Amino acid sequence: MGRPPCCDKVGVKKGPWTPEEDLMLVSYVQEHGPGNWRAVPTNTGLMRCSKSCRLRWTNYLRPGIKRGNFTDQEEKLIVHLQALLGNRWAAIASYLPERTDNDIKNYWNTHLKKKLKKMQAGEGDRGEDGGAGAAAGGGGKRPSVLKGQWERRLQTDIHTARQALRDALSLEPSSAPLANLAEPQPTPPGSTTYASSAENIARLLEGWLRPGGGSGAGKGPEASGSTSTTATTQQRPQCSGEGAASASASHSSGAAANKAAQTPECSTETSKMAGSSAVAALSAPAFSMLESWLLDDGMGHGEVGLMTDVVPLGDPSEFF
DNA sequence: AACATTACCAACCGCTTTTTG
DNA sequence: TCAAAAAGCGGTTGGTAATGT
Repeated sequence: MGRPPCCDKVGVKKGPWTPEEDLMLVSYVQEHGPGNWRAVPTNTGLMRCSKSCRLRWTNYLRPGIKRGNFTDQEEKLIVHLQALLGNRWAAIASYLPERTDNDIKNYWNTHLKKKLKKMQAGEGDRGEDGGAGAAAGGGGKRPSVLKGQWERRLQTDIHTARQALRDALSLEPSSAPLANLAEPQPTPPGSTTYASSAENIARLLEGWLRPGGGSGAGKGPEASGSTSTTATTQQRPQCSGEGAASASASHSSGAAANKAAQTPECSTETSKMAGSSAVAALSAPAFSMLESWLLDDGMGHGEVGLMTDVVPLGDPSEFF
């Protein structure tokens, strides 16, 4: 029964990827497209687990990935989304198409968490862990008992959540990377061009080949500058309503978050995600200082609204 | 210059959800 | 319908570069 096993655990290589491995993976994906990862190790000869291949592709080799410093804009957006969605990095990443969930997660853990903590410390000892606290509440594992309750409740509240998110995301309509955030553009499978992945790998190799370019994949050469391949070949599956995105076979949280922000008809996952958003927002930290930071620099209208609008979604007690 | 500490990030691990035979 | 495996996600770890002593 079931499927055949994906790959042998024996003889599977671990650790940093070499340029050669990257090349093999990239050329394979260029030819066949992403997906069907279990076939990748066998077809390419890579001594890697399919899971590892997928991760390498999505986190590093995928075209359109921007590396390097996060802009203030991105930073603020992440803070907002984290407050709204909790630690659903894939969901958050779907609104920052050029960033990977891993990247965002790392950035949150290494930079933003501290930054927020500092800010909250600056305004007194209210609140615990700030966004992280919200994360623990909203992003953590929730009792499955709550699921049905969320669904029912959030089917009705979803519109409010969407509106709040839209408000937050439409603040910088002129900003190119953010411009399509409110309505994440679906990338129909097949229309995706993988040409830019060659650029990626070329850059990669260029860096490696350069003296002092570092060893292995540890510190990618791209880290120094943003590899702004404008090909927004966002591989993340999205609920576009056009049905095409289903090809990548993901109905999990990342896509679900998009659904939440876009189409209420995108099934119950939508509600779950937005539900957790509400829950996360409920445990949001004291925001006054955060607000001023977020409001600063043209994040302007609607930001506080985002925070406050979401809170009324539900009384925490109603979830328990 | 040598060592210790801190910061960062790629990759792995383990779990949950979804898909498939 | 069910079990097994794939796919996906979030948390954590390990290696390395940067910084401090």
